[in-house]
Parts: sequence; structure tokens; C-alpha cells
Amino acid sequence: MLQNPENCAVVRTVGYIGGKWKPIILVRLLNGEKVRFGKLTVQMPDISRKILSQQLKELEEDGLIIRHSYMEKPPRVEYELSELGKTLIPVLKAMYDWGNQIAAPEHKGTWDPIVR
Amino acid sequence: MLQNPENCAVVRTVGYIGGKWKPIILVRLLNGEKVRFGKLTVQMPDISRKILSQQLKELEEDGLIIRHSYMEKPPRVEYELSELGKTLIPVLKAMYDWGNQIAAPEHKGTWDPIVR
DNA sequence: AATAATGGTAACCTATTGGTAACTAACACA
DNA sequence: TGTGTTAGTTACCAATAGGTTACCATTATT
Repeated sequence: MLQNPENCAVVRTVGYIGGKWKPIILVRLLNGEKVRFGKLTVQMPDISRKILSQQLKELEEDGLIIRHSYMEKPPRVEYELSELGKTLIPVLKAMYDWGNQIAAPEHKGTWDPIVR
Repeated sequence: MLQNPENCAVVRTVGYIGGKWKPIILVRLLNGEKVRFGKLTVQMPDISRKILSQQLKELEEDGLIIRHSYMEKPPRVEYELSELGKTLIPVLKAMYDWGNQIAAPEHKGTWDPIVR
């Protein structure tokens, strides 16, 4: 997903967190907790498991999140922000604040909604 | 381009500035000046004129930029941030700063580069 | 008469993204 | 024995995003 790593800062940022789902996934991890795959599918019912798993893999490859896989049956996998991922908090916070600003008050969100 | 206007602030923000080119276009307008279509094509040689024109139209429809068309021959068209667009400055600045942070020092950008 | 300049648009094509349904392994429980 | 659970993957297809090339109108310049 990373493209054109040189030249322009915004191009770089878009390379990491561009796309429809990545910022939304990252916001689910903002509070620092580890979150299970299944919980993410519940919080984001409009993203298919295939795409979610794909996006999580890219985020992990780019070093923004860490995947913890416990060798249990049935399996348990948890995701959390990496240290690099935590440096994105100001970006995600700015996006979150802007989206709230422009919303009608009754639509203003919380940090833990079901995302549609 | 606007999708799911309710429920989640980040989903809303991505609806406005998601996509490969929109944040990059908006950064070209950050300084408040009116910029001609042709200058944008020079600053962003990797975006085709068709896509640039398409994205500018969407940004205008979403109220983030203003299109000034002067009835001259050959034509002159200028774009600038709207008041709503200016409220995005913290978001764009955060994206720009993050992209610079993670770059090797020799790749750190200026506010007026050719974007690749 | 031809060429350049501007800000596009139309037709067409490719690439990426997204969606659905079925399948897996290994264990727990009824 | 059969069902449920988890975190996926695979195969297949549809939709969307992005890209390429050619073309337009109008005027000035060569």
C-alpha cells in the first residue's frame, strides 16, 4: 500500500492510512487496548471479514499495529496500536474532531460507536 | 462521494477527504491563494487532468473549495479553499506533520514541492 | 494555414477494492 | 453424533476508482 515514499509528506501519510477503512480501524484501537478480531467485526458491521483481515494485515506490515496470536482453540487474535501507530493519534484525533464539528449535534459520535 | 453522513465522525471525514488525491489537492490550496488548474497539473504531474478535474468537482460539490471561472479566451479557472475547507487545515496539517516525522530528514518536504 | 495555450470532456480500459459463500481446524458442549 | 465457536482463507464475481488517449472551442501568434 505504501507508494512514493519520498517527496511529499501528505502523499506519504495517505500511503499509510489512505483507503476507506484504515482510519476507522485505527480509531477502534486509539484507547490503547488490545481488541479482538471478532469485536472489530461487531463494531464495524459494514466491513466484511475478508476486507477487515486484509486491511489489518497491511496495517501490520506497515508497522502501525501489532498482531497477537494466541495458540488457543478456538483461536484468539488481538490487535493493538504499535508505538509508530500511536504517533498517528494527532492525525486521527483531527479527523475525528472535524467530522464531529461538521455534524449536526444529534449526530455527534462517541469514541465507541457501531460504525456504519 | 459523501457516504454514511451519520453515526461516525471519522467515517464522515473520510467521506469528504478520502481518496488518493483529495488531501494532496487541498494542501496545494492551504496558503489561501487562488490556484489555476494548469498550475495544479504542474505541481502534481502524476495525477491526470481528468482525475484532477473530477476530484476538484467533487471537492466543490462538497463545499470545500470554490471554483472561479473567468470568461476569457483561452479560459482561466482558479480554485481556492472555502471557509469550510479552511476548517480542514488542522487535519491536513496533522497529516503533513506526520508524513514529515516519519521521513528520513533528507526527504522532509517544503510546502511547495512537486508532488509525486 | 498551422501551432500553441487553456480547461476541460468522452470513450475506453485497467487496477483496486469490496462482497458472498463455502471451507478449515480444534475443541467444548449437549 | 451434531452443533457452535473463532479467525481466518479461497474462489469467484461486481463495483468503484483511477488512468490513457484523443478531442473540443476560442483566440493569438508564427
